[in-house]
Order: sequence, then C-alpha cells, then structure tokens
Amino acid sequence: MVKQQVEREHTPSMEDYLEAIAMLRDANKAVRVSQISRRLKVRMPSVTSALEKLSEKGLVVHERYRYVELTPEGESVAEGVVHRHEALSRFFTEALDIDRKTAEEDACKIEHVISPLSLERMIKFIEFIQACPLEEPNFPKRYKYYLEHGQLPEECLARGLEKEER
Amino acid sequence: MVKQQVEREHTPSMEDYLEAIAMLRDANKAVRVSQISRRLKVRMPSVTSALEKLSEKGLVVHERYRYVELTPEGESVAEGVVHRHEALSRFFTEALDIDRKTAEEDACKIEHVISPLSLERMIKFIEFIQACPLEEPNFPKRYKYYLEHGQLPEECLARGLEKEER
DNA sequence: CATAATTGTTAGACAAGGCTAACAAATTTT
DNA sequence: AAAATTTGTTAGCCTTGTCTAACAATTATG
Repeated sequence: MVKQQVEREHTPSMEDYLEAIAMLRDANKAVRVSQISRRLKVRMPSVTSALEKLSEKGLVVHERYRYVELTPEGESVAEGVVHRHEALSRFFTEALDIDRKTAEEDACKIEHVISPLSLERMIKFIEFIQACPLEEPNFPKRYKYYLEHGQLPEECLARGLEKEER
Repeated sequence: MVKQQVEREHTPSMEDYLEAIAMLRDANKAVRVSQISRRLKVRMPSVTSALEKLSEKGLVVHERYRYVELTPEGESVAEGVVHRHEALSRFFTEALDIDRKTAEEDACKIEHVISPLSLERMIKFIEFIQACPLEEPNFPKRYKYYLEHGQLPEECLARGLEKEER
C-alpha cells in the first residue's frame, strides 16, 4: 500500500463510525453508544472515545449519556461513505454476481480506500450493462453462464467459429 | 469496516513489506533496507523494525546490515499478494479502462482487503470479456464508447429500437 | 588506507484504535 | 421509591506502525 498523494480526510475507523450512525438513524433505531457498539462489533469504551474525536472535528454532537447526532458536515461525510458502500455492493452483486454477504463485506473494506475514479467507473459500468439492450442473452447473463459452466456460452463459440471459417 | 469472520493472517503493512521485497528481487535490485524504504516511502527504522517482526514469523531472513531474503513461506505469502495486486490492476485497466497510475494505487490498497471470491470473479470477468468473440465492436469497446460519449453506442440504440418496433 | 559518505540500527516518542476493570448515570422492575 | 439492570464513562493498558535523533557499521573516495 504505497502512500497515495492525496491524504484521506478521515480514517477508515472514523468513517465506519459515521456510516454506522447514519445507518442506524435511517433505520429509525436510537442512535446510542450501545447500538453503535453492537453494529460495529467494538466495545462501548471504543465508541465513547471515537465519538469524542468526532465531536472535536465537528462531525457529531454527543452529550454525555445521550443520543448521538450528525452535524451537517458529519452528515455529508457519512453520505459519501454510504454512497461508496452502495455503489460497491451493487457492483459486486450485479456486475460480478457475488453473493450479498461477501459483497457487503468487501464493500465495507473497499469503501475506505477506493479512488473516486474507480468508483465512478464501476457505477458507469453498471449503468452501461443495464442500459445497453444489445444481445440476448445479454452480457450479465452470458457472464453468469461462463461462471456456472466454466466455458463460453454457445453463441460466443458459434460466432467465433463463423469468423474462423471465413 | 465491520470485522470479518476470518482473521487475515498478516497485516496490510506486513503484506506490503513482503510484496516490496519480492518485487525488488524480481527487478534484480538489491534487496536492502534502503531500497525497501524508498519503495514503500517509509523511513529506514520502520523497515528495520518490520523486518524484525517478519523474521520472528519466519517470513524473511535478515542478518544485520545485510541483504534481505524471503523464506519459502514468506515467498508464498508474497506471491499471493503480488497475484492479487496484478489481478486487480488488470481488472481496473482492462475491464474499467482506468489509467495505470490510479489502477496501481487502488490495487495497492484493495489487495489487502478483497475476498478470494471477488478476486476470482474479477479474474473470470477479464477472461470472459477477452475470450468471448461475440460482437463487433466488442464489450470493452462499447463500454469505452459509453465512457467517452456519455451515451450508448449506435448499435445498442439501434437494436433497442428494433425490439420496440416489433 | 584514512576519511567521507552512505547505509543500517537503536532508543525512545507518539498517534490511532482497540481492550478490560471499575465506577457512575439512567432506566426499568418490583 | 428502592433495588436491580442496563447503559455509558473514565482510567489505564496494549499493539501496531510510524517517526526523529543519535550512533554504528559498511562502502566508496581521495
């Protein structure tokens, strides 16, 4: 992992906390230390100390023993993380046909390190394979066939032969 | 980054050191502390202390002030990292049409966290788009067209219309 | 070959981010 | 409302992985 030129604004850990807070809130769950702790599988003191850091950076509001809220800035950081997470998760499931669990796990890791360009391209990639109506069975289907059978589907081989016959 | 069930054997940092050592050696450069330091952009004392840890784990051989070598086990770990790196880098450049620099940077990060399944699928994906001779311009070309022009290439639209006309 | 330059190591500091144990506040139960 | 339970905090420790400063070994140079 050679150092990249642009330093990330927030650490993976801090991004995880922000993401968890946003997701708990969106799921209408009380955003409390215990909930965050459960979701991230860390102990409560870790949450308390993370919230302190996030407070100092102006990303969350947290009064002792009370609920947690995102500031507008924290909100926008969280939004970015969630957006990356979802794009990655969709890419893994829809483009690569990966099971949801693995897709989620990988998205959780990669969301902290992927470049904006690569992310954008994955999004464009999904758009493209969904928008292009060419061919039947279409691209994802043929790809899945290849995954399942270990060899190219009929129509690929057939066309390939055609060419060679010429 | 919710904790995954399977603990990684080695930390990203340790993987980076092993990868760097393997790559320096493959480039026929002397594998020395200074070289590793330059390549990973860390100071020499960091390298020294990393090598000490890797020694303890039986992954490298390093006598004070001397060259560094991988043990067979270190070799096989390094091989895995390099393999992941290359697969990712290829996927980014060949499937997503990302510039080499960005592809390399992303590969350097993601190589430490991606699941075996996702990696395998990316490899299969490249195999597939390269092996399937169907369509002209082929999949990657149409995708690139979409990237450059922001809209689907002619033949996608044409075929789409055909269908609607039926 | 003696000195200079380079390379490598040691010692020690520090930040991040986890943990446990002990205690305190808040909430629930009886 | 008092006691019990749950939730949250504090204090302090630990590991990883960096760094700088100072020193030591090695290698190159005049």
